[in-house]
Amino acid sequence: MAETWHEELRARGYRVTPQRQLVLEAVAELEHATPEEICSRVQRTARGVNISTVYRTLELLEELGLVTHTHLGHGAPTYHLASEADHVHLVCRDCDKVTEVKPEIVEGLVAELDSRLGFETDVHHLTVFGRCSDCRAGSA
Amino acid sequence: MAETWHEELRARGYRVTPQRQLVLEAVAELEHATPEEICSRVQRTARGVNISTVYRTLELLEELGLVTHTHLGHGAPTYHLASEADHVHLVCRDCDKVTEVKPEIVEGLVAELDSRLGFETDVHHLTVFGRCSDCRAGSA
DNA sequence: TTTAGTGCAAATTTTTTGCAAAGTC
DNA sequence: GACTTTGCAAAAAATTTGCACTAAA
Repeated sequence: MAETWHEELRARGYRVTPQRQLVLEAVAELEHATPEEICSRVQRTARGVNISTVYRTLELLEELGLVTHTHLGHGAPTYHLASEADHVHLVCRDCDKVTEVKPEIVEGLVAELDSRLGFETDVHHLTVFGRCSDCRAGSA
Repeated sequence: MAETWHEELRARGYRVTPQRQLVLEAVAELEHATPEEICSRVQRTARGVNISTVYRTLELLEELGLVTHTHLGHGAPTYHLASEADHVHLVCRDCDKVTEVKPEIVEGLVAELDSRLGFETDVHHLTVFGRCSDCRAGSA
């Protein structure tokens, strides 16, 4: 997992900057973080990094395919590494708990969408809303 | 499709107002509309309905289980009737096209999430991101 | 040096809130 | 009449943009 993306950046005429490295690191560490959270994390290392830089960087990293984002709830989107994102999110609409499950569970669906509709599923973005077992047990 | 929800509202101590009816109708007609779009639609009938009322009403209708929302892209969420929402959204990340598919295609997944994890899937909220057949054919 | 990236502050956009007036029950 | 809901305006979030300055190549 060397800095192959540095080449990728340069090849496209972009530049490698400390801010971009820090944002990518923060995304990797935090796993499901909003732009705001990423910004705070980055600022623990480099005080002067601006929120607008975080937004611009996330957009760039997403365009490069290094990170992806998901909407886990009402609020701000959350970002994570594309390469590490091999899991599906289950979001409980009652307690807001987020559970990660292995992508195997959607293999069948992915295969069907491909064969029946020619749709190539991006598992990194897959979020399933519903109610978790705890909340089902708790209420009606 | 009578006004059974009127009873529901009153039973919970809420009131039936023209605004609430209009918002619910707009959600039903527009199918995948943002709060802003719903507001515009409602204002074609009643000029004075405020955007903040739309937000408050959507929140209420969602709490009652009459409508649900999904994030189909980066921007604002889109709302639709819970009862009519029996379909899964496929969103192409290249051309942003949204395709609706029958919920049968996720039956297997739903069953597995239930039996293996006790998770009750809300199919109304299910959105799958990826690339549509057109875009796959078009590029690499 | 040349061109891209950053910080900053201000502008947008999206959503929420306080409160007096109006409406429902 | 009692209590909820609305409209309006202002506040709070969330995101984007313009621009002079800094930094990567």
